[in-house]
Amino acid sequence: MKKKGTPPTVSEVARAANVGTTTVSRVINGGERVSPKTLAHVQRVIDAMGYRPNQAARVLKGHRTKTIGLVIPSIADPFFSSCAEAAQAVAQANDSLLIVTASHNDPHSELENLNILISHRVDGLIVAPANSQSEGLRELLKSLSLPVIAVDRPVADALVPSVVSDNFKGARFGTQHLIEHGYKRIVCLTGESTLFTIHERMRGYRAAMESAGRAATLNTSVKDYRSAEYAIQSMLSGPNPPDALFTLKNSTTIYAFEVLQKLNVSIPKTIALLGFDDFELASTVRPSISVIQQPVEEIGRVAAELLFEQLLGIRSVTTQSKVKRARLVTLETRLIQRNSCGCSPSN
Amino acid sequence: MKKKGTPPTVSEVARAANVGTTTVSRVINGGERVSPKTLAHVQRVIDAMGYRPNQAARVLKGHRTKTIGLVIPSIADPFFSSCAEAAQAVAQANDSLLIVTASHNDPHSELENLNILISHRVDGLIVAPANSQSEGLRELLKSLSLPVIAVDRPVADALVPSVVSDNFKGARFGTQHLIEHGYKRIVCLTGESTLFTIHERMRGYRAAMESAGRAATLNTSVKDYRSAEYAIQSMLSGPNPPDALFTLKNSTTIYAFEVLQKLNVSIPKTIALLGFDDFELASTVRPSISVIQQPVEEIGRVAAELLFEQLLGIRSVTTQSKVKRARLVTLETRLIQRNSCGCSPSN
DNA sequence: CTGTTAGCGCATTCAC
DNA sequence: GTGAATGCGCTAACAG
Repeated sequence: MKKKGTPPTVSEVARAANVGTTTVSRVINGGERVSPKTLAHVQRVIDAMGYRPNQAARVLKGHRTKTIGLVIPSIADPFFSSCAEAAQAVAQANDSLLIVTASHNDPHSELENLNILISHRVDGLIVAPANSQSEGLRELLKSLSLPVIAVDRPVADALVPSVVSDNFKGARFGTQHLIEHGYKRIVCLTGESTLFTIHERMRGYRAAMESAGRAATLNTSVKDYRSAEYAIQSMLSGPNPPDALFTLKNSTTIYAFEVLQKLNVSIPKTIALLGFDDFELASTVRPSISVIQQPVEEIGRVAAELLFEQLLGIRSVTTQSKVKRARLVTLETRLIQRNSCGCSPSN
Repeated sequence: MKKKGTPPTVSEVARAANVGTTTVSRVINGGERVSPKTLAHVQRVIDAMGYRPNQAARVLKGHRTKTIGLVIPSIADPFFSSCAEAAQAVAQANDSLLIVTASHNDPHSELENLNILISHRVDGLIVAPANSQSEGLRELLKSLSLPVIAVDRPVADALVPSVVSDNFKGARFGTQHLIEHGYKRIVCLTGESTLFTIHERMRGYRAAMESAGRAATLNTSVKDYRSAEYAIQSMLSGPNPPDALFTLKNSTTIYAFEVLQKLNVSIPKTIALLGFDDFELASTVRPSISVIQQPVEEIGRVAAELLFEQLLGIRSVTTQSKVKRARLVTLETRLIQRNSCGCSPSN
């Protein structure tokens, strides 16, 4: 247990224990075919020397690295950090480590990250593609021989299985909820974004409006507090002011909420508010904000489970084809009724 | 670029390119001592075959793994995910990968995580110790030959360099601020915790109160909304109700805020509120919540920088002793004046 | 400039 | 039950 320059190796342990390297190896790997006596002895020596098998050597012998890679836009983003947490838990349950890198939604950085991870011979990958269409990404994925799962945003042509929440249905349901509340002018604030998820939510909003015979009104200008203030103020002073706002992402929801507060617009009396994506204090602010909630942890968990399913059942044709069939796992969202939409939940 | 069972190796590339393995190796590693012509040729073959060096083999040759490990209580916790993001950025800048594991504040799980990371031969470690005193952890750290940095909570006896925010000074300053506002009965809600950070903050609160000749009143009972409600209600109906609350952690701040809202207690008129640790919506709620803000990203960044400093300058005696001298890096906190403490910031 | 070779630490034959 | 030898992919000596 002393501090040493180089970590001990099998042969060092073997020598110290007066056995062959094979025996030591067996002890580390479960102790099969070793007499209880020697096993105990070797184990003692191992502990005493603070020996830990060198994973790199195992890997070189053709074994798995017991690491999986996760490439997400940002680690600090609550959505992705929750995904990461869930994925890490699954990895741990599968005796594996999670390596996290941030792409910052930059396709180039994403590719670089992927290449490094592959160089490290991760057993599998989970990616939230910066750009679902990216040629570079698609090229890379096609050339890969290890399992990859996409999260949050599917890769074009379903090159890899994806786990996403049902943005379309969630947004449609949310819009319908606002319609049922009786709001006449429901405006959708998309927030600046070219992301797949936002597009799906826009589609959902449109679908609900259309099937209700309403005109869809989308505003894509909101990208910060100022633009939100401008947009909302313009609408309010315009000819046909909205009586409900459907915001498609967290930041937009928060900006809208702040602006409405600042302008002393009563929520939901004058304008109702419904946001897509839940956040920690949505229930704490007054009025509390109703949202469409995504199964965040579940996305991470399911993605990781799918990955390990492929990893472990790589030979089993049945398993593989089962996964193959499920190219796109769509997880349901939930409407969390709080006050800002006009609901009055009991708690 | 075709999907293959086994990734190509140096010798395969060498054969395909009609050169020796050394040449290929040289090309991968910067292309020194290789004629421009062969370099270009080999590079072409490498690209064509989709060759990527196997890190494991490099490691076996005695090189760094270019990975660092991060052990934190939770990846989903905003504080630690921000740390992680910053650390990852530094790792990336140093051409390294970040492996994240969650200890859930369980010393046993923490030790296991550390052992696995060491087994994977990470070059260095950043740890937020679940328990600063843990014998197991201290034993392990002592036996280690790789650099370790503690964050958020130092390890007992300064066995390893630590990067923490100045919880003591921050809390003292916050309390002083409340005192200067003229509040007479400032109660400190610690929240249930045995953590180092909370203790430091308690010390800070006490120090400020004492030097102002006030009696310190600490309440350690708050652990969820219900207990917060009970505690606050009791105080309010008691003989000497507080006119200011100093909450020592995020969740406690939020519980207290919710309770005060629910009870229709005017903030800061009837009771002022100051929290330790900032959170996303502290500025959005009404009234906005004043807080002592920790330099979250900086903690992660500095820790990682220190780590790489040790990693790179491991031979340089000067560098090493410099780090050795700075066993404890204490980062300053800031008071963010918002409304809940009685301030009226312009924005 | 370029190629040959040895060996990193380990699991795995195959003997004993 | 046990051990000696081999090779995983790569880089660093050392020759040419």
